[in-house]
Amino acid sequence: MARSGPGPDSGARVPLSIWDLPEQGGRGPRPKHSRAAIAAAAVSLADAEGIDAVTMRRVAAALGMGTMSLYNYVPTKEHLVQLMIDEVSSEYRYPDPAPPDHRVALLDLARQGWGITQRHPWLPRIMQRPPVIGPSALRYIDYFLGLLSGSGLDAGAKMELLALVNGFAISYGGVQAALAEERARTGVSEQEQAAAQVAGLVTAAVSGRYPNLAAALAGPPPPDRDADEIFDRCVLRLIDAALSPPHGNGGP
Amino acid sequence: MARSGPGPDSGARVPLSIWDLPEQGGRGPRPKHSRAAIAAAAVSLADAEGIDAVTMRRVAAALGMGTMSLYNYVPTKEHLVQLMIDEVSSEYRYPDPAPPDHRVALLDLARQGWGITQRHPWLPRIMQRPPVIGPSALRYIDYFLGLLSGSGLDAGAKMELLALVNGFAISYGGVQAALAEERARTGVSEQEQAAAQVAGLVTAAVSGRYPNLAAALAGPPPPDRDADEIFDRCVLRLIDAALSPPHGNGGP
DNA sequence: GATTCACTACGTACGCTGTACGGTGTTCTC
DNA sequence: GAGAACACCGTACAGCGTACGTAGTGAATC
Repeated sequence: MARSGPGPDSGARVPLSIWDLPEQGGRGPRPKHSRAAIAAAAVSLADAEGIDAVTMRRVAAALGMGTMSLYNYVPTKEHLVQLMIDEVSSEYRYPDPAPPDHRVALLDLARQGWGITQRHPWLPRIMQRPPVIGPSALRYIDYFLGLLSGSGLDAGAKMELLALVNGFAISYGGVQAALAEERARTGVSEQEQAAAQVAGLVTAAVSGRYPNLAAALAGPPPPDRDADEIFDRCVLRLIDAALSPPHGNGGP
Repeated sequence: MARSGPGPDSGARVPLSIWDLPEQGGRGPRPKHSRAAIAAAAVSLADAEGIDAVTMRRVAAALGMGTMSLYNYVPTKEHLVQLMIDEVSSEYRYPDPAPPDHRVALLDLARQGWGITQRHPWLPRIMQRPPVIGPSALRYIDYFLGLLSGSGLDAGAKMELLALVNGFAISYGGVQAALAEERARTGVSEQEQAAAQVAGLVTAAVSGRYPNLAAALAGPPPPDRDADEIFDRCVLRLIDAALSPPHGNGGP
């Protein structure tokens, strides 16, 4: 039997992307809320109490609506997550005109990405799913491609670099976020945490089963580097590697 | 009041890492199962039915035990996940002696990592959490460091390269896995999926709001590349960038 | 050998989740 | 005005992680 109720699925296919769904149809009462408002509410809830606090009930309550009313705006929670990702993606700022130096401009973009993951530590955890590209992500892609317009790279190579830089920023941000979360939960300081990590490696090394690890720990301690330094250096390496011709020929 | 029951937490702190917990204490009946068996059961369940099928109830049932008995082996589900990660990490093979060429050896390792994410597509989703290093991960780190022993890099730089290569392999594998999952769910072919992605970009491009995207799509189509090719090239770039001296000096 | 008690095993129950369903009231198009 | 489309939402359900309590087992201690 055909249904007509408000349920999310109604027997019909629910589109993969939230942006394949019109924000409002013509008929019926005007919705009281906008997608933007819903996304903002979910994001600030995640910022304040962590991603696990983002439940349909809590988001609906934050917006002053009943739980099931949220399903009028979003067919499943997955689509709400898409809105959240695009919401924080809108935080990128695109200087116009762009800095003349490719490397500087790209590094700035990567740093912004890392900044976003620091403001929204739950983001990396959320990003590991089918990539649905929203308007803000498109804006980002467009700007990124623009920065590389004079580089001589073909479109595929540009997209590769984008994936490379983003993949690194996400994964780097994810580790940092996880460490910060652990710090917040357990109350240990950053130094104590680092010491504990090293101590763990050391106990492993003294077992004798990991000779190379032991050798690395026995060698001269590398100069102190902070997270920003490491981040910048890695990203610049990625950029330089993409912009310069390959070294030798490929693998075997 | 002090408890003595079997509950997971007993009011006492539960250690962050499962390997900080002895596998079995001296007293009482011998446990019927091993951590390895539990990890294997959870992994094959995830392989067969996806990560969402890995619930305490299902894993316990697969092992022929009551749900709560699982908590004798693992204080929380989080610790079960740690076991799963280390279980699949044990799939790495470390040729002895290692190939003489750094680049080849490192590329092989990265390819193995990607292979693992293809056999266990749920892995990338799981990895985004506080990094808890198990014995198999230690083995991997040790081997990786060994490959770089003659490189002249200091310990910190070696770890950076490890993070860079792993971060890329995970993030690349994650995207591929998500796409494959979507394919399995919706039944579309790989070509259709790619076409749909491009079509989405094209509709965005014709809106006029994304000029650089339009330009990239209008340009000559890049030569077809398959996923392996892209993967190898990206990883080699990472390796070469790390092994060669930096290009210019850093950012601003 | 008897006692102790750490340990495994597990049934029951609680609070929470995402969301299916059906009903009611509002506002649009005809 | 009629009827359809839509917003709103209370109730309900299956499934989740896991707290708690109890029963039984067997190595360590006496």
